[in-house]
Amino acid sequence: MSTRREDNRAFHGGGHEHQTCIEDALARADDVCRERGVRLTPLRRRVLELVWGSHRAVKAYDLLAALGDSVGAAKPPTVYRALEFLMAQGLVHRIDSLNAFVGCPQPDHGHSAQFLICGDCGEVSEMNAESIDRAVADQAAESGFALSRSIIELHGECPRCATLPPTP
Amino acid sequence: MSTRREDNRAFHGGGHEHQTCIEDALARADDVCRERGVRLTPLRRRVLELVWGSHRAVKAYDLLAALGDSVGAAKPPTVYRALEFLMAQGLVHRIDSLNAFVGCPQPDHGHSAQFLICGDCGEVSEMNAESIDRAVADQAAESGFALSRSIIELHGECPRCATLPPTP
DNA sequence: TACAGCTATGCTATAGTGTAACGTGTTGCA
DNA sequence: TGCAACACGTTACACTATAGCATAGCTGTA
Repeated sequence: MSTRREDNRAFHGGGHEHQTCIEDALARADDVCRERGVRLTPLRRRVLELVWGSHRAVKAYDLLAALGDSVGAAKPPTVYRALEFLMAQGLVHRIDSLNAFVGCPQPDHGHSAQFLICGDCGEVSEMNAESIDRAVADQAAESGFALSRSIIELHGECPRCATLPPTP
Repeated sequence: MSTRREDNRAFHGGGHEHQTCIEDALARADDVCRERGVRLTPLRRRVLELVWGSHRAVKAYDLLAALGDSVGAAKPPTVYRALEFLMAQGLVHRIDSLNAFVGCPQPDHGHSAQFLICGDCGEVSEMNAESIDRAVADQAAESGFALSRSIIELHGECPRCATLPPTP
């Protein structure tokens, strides 16, 4: 197993394009929540911004630390409650195999997703592959199992890391 | 969500048939380890027996408590090391979405498995569906992603629980 | 405005999960 | 026997998550 290419800073910006992309996504999140009659409060919005600000999965206690910097020392229940809300709205997903959270690009898509997790750079990308969904649904049905939630987390190496020379 | 049908005892025997079934499986585990030149020590064997003794996923600290009863107070590293060994040999799997462990019926099968997890009775059953493997491999390849480990955990209701009347 | 009901957040404490680091015994083998 | 590797014991601690109760703020109604 190669060593991780990036440092441990979960919140590394990502440049100007990424910033405006986040702004847009946050604006869409505002809309979605307004339509649903739920409140994307400043705290929740800030947590969402932090999660979306990283292409890596973000740990709850890293969020906690990041919030502490800006708002005063936040406590664990604060961030877990915000995450719970955001997950209920489909704005973030939990990655069970990492005990961490990633933003969801399509909050309004009532989907079951699959995640590609690079063990090298840590980037997590979401797929919505119908073929996987179908295979899973078929197999569950064949076992007489009433499926309610699929957790599909695929670990490996992303294309970018694969083309880079191995770390020494 | 309905309430759990079973109590919290992870180790509920399972009757005579199940016992002899476990004996056989342990004997096979002995063989597998001997062939591989690794040692299924009494401690590891005991942990394996406890994991296999339940159709539910078993928590590390429940194993710890169960060991404590019989061998003297075991400490967390003890059980985690045993589980690490057993996982390396493919004798148990970790269920990330439960922070728990299940026995693997086919230790010699170098497989990637899928798990059906009943949210009602807690039973976990393992599938080895080639169709799911293929769909996952295809999609990963299409993304240029080099797959190394697939985590597929399917939550829902097992056939037995579905046919029982709903708990009041 | 005053009030009631609800939601969101603050806060303390604690439960639950997992590992680092080091020491000791055990096993297998030259 | 002595060595090297492995297994296990032990302490301490880091990380992850939630229960339970208090406080603040919003929302609708009379």
